[in-house]
Amino acid sequence: MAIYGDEESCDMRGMLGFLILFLLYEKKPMHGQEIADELAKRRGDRPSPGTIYPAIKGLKDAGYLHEEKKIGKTISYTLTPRGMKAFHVARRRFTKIFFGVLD
Amino acid sequence: MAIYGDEESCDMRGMLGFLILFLLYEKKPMHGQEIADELAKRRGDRPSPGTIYPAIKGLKDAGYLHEEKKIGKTISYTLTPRGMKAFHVARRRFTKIFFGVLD
DNA sequence: ATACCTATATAGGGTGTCCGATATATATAA
DNA sequence: TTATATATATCGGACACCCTATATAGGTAT
Repeated sequence: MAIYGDEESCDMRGMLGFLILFLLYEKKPMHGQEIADELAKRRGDRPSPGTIYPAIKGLKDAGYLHEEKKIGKTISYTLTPRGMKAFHVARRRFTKIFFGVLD
Repeated sequence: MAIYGDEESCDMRGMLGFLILFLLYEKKPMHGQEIADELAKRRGDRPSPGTIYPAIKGLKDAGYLHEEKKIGKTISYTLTPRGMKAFHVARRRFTKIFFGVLD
């Protein structure tokens, strides 16, 4: 059971999309690699392209992300109003569940 | 993609064991149904027996839980020193990842 | 033009969490 | 005893997140 190893007690699966919404909520325009950078700082390990881009695509297909501008192959994303609302709902739920957990 | 439905933006899968550690860290002796009660209050829906008991067993097998006392079929659990340490490690990681997310 | 680096993209599948269904056991009540 | 309610337990599998490997394309330099 990987979750209960010596190093980690939870794998936090299912939080990637939520984290991306949060990052875009905080720092408006970000592209894929910037998101990966920020996740690397927070999680300790950097998500691979095969992790980050499908996650972005999922959020985009849900109508939560707007492609802002393209410079070369770089694509910047911002939250749509729908994405903003989805994040607020998710954050309220997250806060209720994990109230009191943080140091 | 179930995660990005209208109601929820993340399923928070992979957090159940971590939450149980947290609940036992806060309120020392709890048995299965008390844990289910508390999770019901936080998550909104009550975990079924098929969810909660395998999760407890996983933590028990990892050496994180100590069976305190049995009254009838009721079993109360507390964190072992090892479980305490595992929770501290997990909470530090959790806090780093989700810093700034809560309302 | 060629080489190289970076950013984006998809497929395919491993992996493990979580849940429904089901079973067992204890305590209490009628 | 019989019935009922509660607590614990296991199994079997659906589900889908995430990763490895691979591919494509734009920018830049030589």
